[in-house]
Amino acid sequence: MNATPQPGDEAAAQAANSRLVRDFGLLIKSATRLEQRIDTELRRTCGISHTMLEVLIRLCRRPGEEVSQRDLADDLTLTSSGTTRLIDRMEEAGLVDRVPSPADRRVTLVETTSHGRTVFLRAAAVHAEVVEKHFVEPLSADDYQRLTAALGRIDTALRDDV
Amino acid sequence: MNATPQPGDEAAAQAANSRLVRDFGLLIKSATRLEQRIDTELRRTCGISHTMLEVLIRLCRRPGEEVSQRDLADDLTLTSSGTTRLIDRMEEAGLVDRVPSPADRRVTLVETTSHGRTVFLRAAAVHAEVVEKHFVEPLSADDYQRLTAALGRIDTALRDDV
DNA sequence: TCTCAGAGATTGAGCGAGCAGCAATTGATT
DNA sequence: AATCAATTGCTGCTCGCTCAATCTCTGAGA
Repeated sequence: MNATPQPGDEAAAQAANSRLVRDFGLLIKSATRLEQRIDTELRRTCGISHTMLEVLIRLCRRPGEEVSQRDLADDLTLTSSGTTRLIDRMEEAGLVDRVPSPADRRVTLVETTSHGRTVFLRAAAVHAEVVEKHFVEPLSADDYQRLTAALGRIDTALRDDV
Repeated sequence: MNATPQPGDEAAAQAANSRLVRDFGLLIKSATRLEQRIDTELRRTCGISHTMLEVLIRLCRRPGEEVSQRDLADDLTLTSSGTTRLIDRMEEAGLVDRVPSPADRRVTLVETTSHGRTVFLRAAAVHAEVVEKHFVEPLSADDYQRLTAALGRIDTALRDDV
């Protein structure tokens, strides 16, 4: 608190300290920290990234369902090129296989390998442990329920708007 | 729903459909989408990234306060090297200045330029607009209040744990 | 006073994602 | 049957961040 005051300081300080700015910063920071925590834990214990786990979750959700790279890109909020290279790495690691779609020769379907499912089960346990500890535990059951409901509304609003 | 069933499918499906996994996925997805939305809007209208805005927010919060790169790194959840290059770009863009600390010759203090404060005020308005629309509006006042309180608890829990 | 572990900032190498542009494929229109 | 816009996945390029190594500087203990 010793520098010489600059013109515009007060207005800037007011904007920087607004309620909205602080609250939103909190959301981003919490989510970032949580994701980083999970990512490093997954890399350490299972050798996969958080993004890869998200892919495995999507692929295992409905066994037998055909999932294309486009589906994955949409669900993970990635571009098609990002998805291409992500699946490249996962195929390289033996977690998934690429299978040409019988119905449409433009699309490639992605399937888990048995090794991918093994890794997934282990990773899901680690994931659950971290989430339980840092996401569920700090909240009361009621707060947790309300929080997830609120997030759901935000997400659908974002999706609808485009 | 036509592929041949694989061993381990049921266990994997159960893990992939667990309550915890879905809820946490929602948190990450909402935060990611929201941040992307703000980032592209800021780039379009003000020519800065969301991360740069976070820096400006931090620098303007308490006028006259000395803020080092290390402080910024901690507050933004970045590494020191990431911060170095971020400040490089912001200095290049004329948004901030680097000033050696008089008290400790290892540390570099970061200060906003008057141009930086001008851009900040404009960016803060854009920021507020997007946040208002996609974060505050979908929620009732009560839900919003509870949501931010819950995020605060999660954040402090994450910070304390290390 | 000297030493030395540790902190802050920087640099080089590498990774993961986006953007723009491409070829192959599809489905609808004429 | 021929054409053409739209879709899917892939590739070259760039950006922003991390990790590891390095340098300078600080502060505490022998």
